Amino acid sequence: MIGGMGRWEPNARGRLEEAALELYGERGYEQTTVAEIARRAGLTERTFFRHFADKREVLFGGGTLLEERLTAAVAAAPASAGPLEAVAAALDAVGPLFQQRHERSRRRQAIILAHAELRERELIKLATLASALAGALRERGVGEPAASLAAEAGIAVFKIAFERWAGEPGEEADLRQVMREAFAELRAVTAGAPGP
Amino acid sequence: MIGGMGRWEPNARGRLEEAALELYGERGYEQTTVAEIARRAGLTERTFFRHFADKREVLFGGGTLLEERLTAAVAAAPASAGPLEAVAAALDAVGPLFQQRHERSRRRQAIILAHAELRERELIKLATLASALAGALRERGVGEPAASLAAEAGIAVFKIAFERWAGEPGEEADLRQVMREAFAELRAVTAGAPGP
DNA sequence: CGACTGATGTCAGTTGCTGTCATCACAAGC
DNA sequence: GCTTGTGATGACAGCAACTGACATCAGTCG
Repeated sequence: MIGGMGRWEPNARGRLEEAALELYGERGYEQTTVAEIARRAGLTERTFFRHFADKREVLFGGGTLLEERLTAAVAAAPASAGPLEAVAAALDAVGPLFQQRHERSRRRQAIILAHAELRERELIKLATLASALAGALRERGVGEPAASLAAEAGIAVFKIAFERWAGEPGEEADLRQVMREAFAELRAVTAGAPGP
Repeated sequence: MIGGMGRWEPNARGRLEEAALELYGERGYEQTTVAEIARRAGLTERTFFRHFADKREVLFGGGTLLEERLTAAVAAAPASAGPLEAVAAALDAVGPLFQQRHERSRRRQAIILAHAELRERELIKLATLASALAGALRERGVGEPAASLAAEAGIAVFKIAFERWAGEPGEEADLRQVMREAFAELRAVTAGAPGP
């Protein structure tokens, strides 16, 4: 239709993602209809739902790649590393994934923060990552509930660090550096006088 | 007042909550329609949406009470307590809220865990609690990102401890005790050195 | 060339959710 | 006792998200 080659332009999924990001940014998430996204991508509403389970999922496509890299990094951490150290190493390994696309990450994060529905989806994605991290830790011999706690704490660090990083303008901020500082802060906070 | 059989039976909201909990348990969340919930409660679909923003919210009514008690407990913690200690005291203070209704908590949690849509709502409620906790900590003079980290870590402890507690049969398990153990585990995990 | 496969289009239908107006019990004032 | 609110509810129309079923067409393989 548009180009002139085959019946189907390539990369339908990518076009849908791009169209959605644009429209969500221009008119807002709720004011954008799935039919409009599909139309801008040169497709139909039905096809949108063949590529994405629902209207939100179009913003959360790269989840599996992230999960794979995180768990792989946990598995690759030195045997001497403790649970939280392994998680920190995993987050460190994944930092460049976002650093490369700082601007797109910012656009996406701004849209997500503006709508409760999208924040819900973001949170369940993070919870899924935490669950995967906990599984990877258990593979290393970490018991429960230590594995889940280390994973959840690590994801909390990531969440807070990412929000700070994505909120900063410019390209200078280093996500990995922000995450390292957050980890240090977490250790300081939890080091308080416990005393059972 | 109550005796006077008027046009409207009292406690419409409560009847809707009860009907929803029953139907979600009997036929599953997705297989239950809002019209059915309303019909069992002796009301109409339109009235359901006057009491609850959406189909999920009917399971998450008591959120404000929980938030109030948590923030109040943080504010009431002794000045000598560190951030995480204040959060731990707050969770300790709300333990009885669930302990009293162990059976209902179990039913509810089983339904929520079975459906991704409901877990999403659960997670955003927890995130809201974390945000409120962080605010209460800032009121105590805790800076950022320490306040957010302590709050998120505390909520992670609550989440994991609650899952364990709600998964246990019988009435014997003590939620507060489970939470205290989880806090101890968190401190051990974040202490840095790999355990024995 | 012809069958097969996979991505897309078309259409109808269900359901969550909202706006709008009518209805009815109850209470307050005349 | 009658009138006049007031607030909760019912009745109805409508939009948009999502799904199932079937048709269509490009490229591939025999």
